[in-house]
Amino acid sequence: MTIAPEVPRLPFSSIDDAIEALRARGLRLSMTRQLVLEALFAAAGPVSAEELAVRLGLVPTSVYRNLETLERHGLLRHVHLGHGPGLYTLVGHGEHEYIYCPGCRTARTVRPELLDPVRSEIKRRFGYEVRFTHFALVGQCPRCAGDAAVRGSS
Amino acid sequence: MTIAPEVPRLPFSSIDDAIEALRARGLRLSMTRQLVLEALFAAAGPVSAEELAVRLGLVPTSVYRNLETLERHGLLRHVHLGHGPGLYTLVGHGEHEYIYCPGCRTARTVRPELLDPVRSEIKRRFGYEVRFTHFALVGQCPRCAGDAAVRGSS
DNA sequence: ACACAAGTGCCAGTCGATTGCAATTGGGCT
DNA sequence: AGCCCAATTGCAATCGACTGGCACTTGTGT
Repeated sequence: MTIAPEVPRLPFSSIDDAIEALRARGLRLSMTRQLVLEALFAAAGPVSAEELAVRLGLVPTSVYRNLETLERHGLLRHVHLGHGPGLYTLVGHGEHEYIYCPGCRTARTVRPELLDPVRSEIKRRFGYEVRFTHFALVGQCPRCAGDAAVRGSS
Repeated sequence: MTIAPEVPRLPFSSIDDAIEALRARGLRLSMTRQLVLEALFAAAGPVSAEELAVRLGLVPTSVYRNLETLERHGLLRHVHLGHGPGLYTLVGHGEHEYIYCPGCRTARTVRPELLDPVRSEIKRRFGYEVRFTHFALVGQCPRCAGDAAVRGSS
């Protein structure tokens, strides 16, 4: 899954913040756990469990379990761009929402505050407090719209 | 997956429209295909492939293949509310977009035109032509927000 | 009513994720 | 420093949602 990073990270001071949060929830810092956190901290974009397992030389099971635990405790989040595996990011570490174009199967990141007007519009009309952190926004990007127009008129 | 239908269907004149469209694309009307179309036409909300297979006494493979074909030819569409299988609907037959609350794991339907302002806001800001027909909007519903507030303050 | 591509059933395989269980280990407590 | 024991791990099996191969059947234009 290609992610076009669009804004600079808003980095956390360090991974120690995550570890502290983890301790605060009574979780242990196992070797695997530490590796997963470090990898997520270092990653340029959201990462799948399989990818982490391969990169870190761990069994997928353990990675899945760690991701699930850490997500349950609010340290992580996962997003689905098109079909395909969940992609994980540390909460509070360069967070984005995503717009995904099925045409070119590429996502672009959006700073959450840029979607606030959209959010409040939806809140006002429907009462729901939506986020695009679990499912990306899905729509044709300008470029693919252009291509379609060209193809259509030829 | 529970769907709370909120607006009356805007029915197609009949299933014959779908069959006509199918013919127009050079597709055959096999027994299986007809059953699938009828089931979708009669369904109160979007339906999974497995559900269709069971209800119609067909092998899943064939249902999946039909759904894929019909979707590729633009007669159907599938949506993902939370995690879980794709849920299919006939295009043009009581179409909705969806808002899904992960708290109560329930989706409500929204008439597409009600989301047009949201769409144009996103179009204006990001250039993307988004739809919530593939991924539902995800957010806490007012009711769950209320419950959370109650729990939080107790 | 025939020919033949489109469609079907069956079965095996894939992909992403989960579960049971015995073995290991982090980390609090002496 | 050593002990204890629940938390965590590895491995293998399993799951749900599909997908693909292949021989058989069926819809349809002629």
